[in-house]
Amino acid sequence: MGHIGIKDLSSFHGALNEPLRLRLLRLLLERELCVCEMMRALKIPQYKVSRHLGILKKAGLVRDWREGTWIHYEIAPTLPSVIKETLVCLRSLWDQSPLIQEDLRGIRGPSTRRPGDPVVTC
Amino acid sequence: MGHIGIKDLSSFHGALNEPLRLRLLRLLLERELCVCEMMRALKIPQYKVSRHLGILKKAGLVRDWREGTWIHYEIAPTLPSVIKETLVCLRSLWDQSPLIQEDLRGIRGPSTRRPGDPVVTC
DNA sequence: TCCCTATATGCCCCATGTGGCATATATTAA
DNA sequence: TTAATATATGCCACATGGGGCATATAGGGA
Repeated sequence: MGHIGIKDLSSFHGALNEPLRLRLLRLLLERELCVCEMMRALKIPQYKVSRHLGILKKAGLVRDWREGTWIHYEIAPTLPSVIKETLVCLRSLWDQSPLIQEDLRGIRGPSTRRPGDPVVTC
Repeated sequence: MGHIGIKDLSSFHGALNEPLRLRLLRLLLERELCVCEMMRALKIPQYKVSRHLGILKKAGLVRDWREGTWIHYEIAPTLPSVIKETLVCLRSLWDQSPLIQEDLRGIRGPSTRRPGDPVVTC
């Protein structure tokens, strides 16, 4: 692993600087999710979710893949371990927030759908 | 300790969103410093240091006190322990940056001055 | 092919934040 | 009082970034 530039750090902290992105990232620390699940959990319009996920993606923090009409997002598995450890640490801080806890209740329990199941509603 | 609102988290991450503030905070994690020491270590104009320290102060991350013409800054001792632990964790991440390492070399060794010594140059 | 659902994005307005300079304030010494 | 050092801040121009709406794109089913 090479060095991490101040530019990378800026990119990292910039990504976390937005309340919505922070909440999205926290959800993804729980498990992989599709856009519409995050919409419902955070009760925010679709274009916001897409927009901010796009920013997280550009910062290299998440990756996405398509399954039918759904786009799934997850924490990027290729993330440097330093970053991963930092996220785990930040999670403890974020979880002090009642709003974060409420968000998490919105995705409790594993997805009822399995890969291969027909795509019905989201 | 009560809850931490999403507003507090935003304030926290907002404070870290600026490269200069991040570097200042990293220096202060090492030890208490006065403004002119930070100016020299980071090689940046005085008004920037003051400005950004002011923002860190408003975010509650640092506190200051006067000693003669100097203003000393340090990590706020009253900071919630969750925040303190987070800062320690973030330090590991930040220290991966060569620029951060270079900044630290600028303040190596304890201050040569002792409280009570005459204020000469900074 | 047409339609519906799911997702992404272009565009414009506005709020926030920073750079940079000049200046104000505070403290100490002469 | 005057000067010098150390620090804070008001002001303005500019860049960045999010809100919000409309629209584009893509996949699946009838």
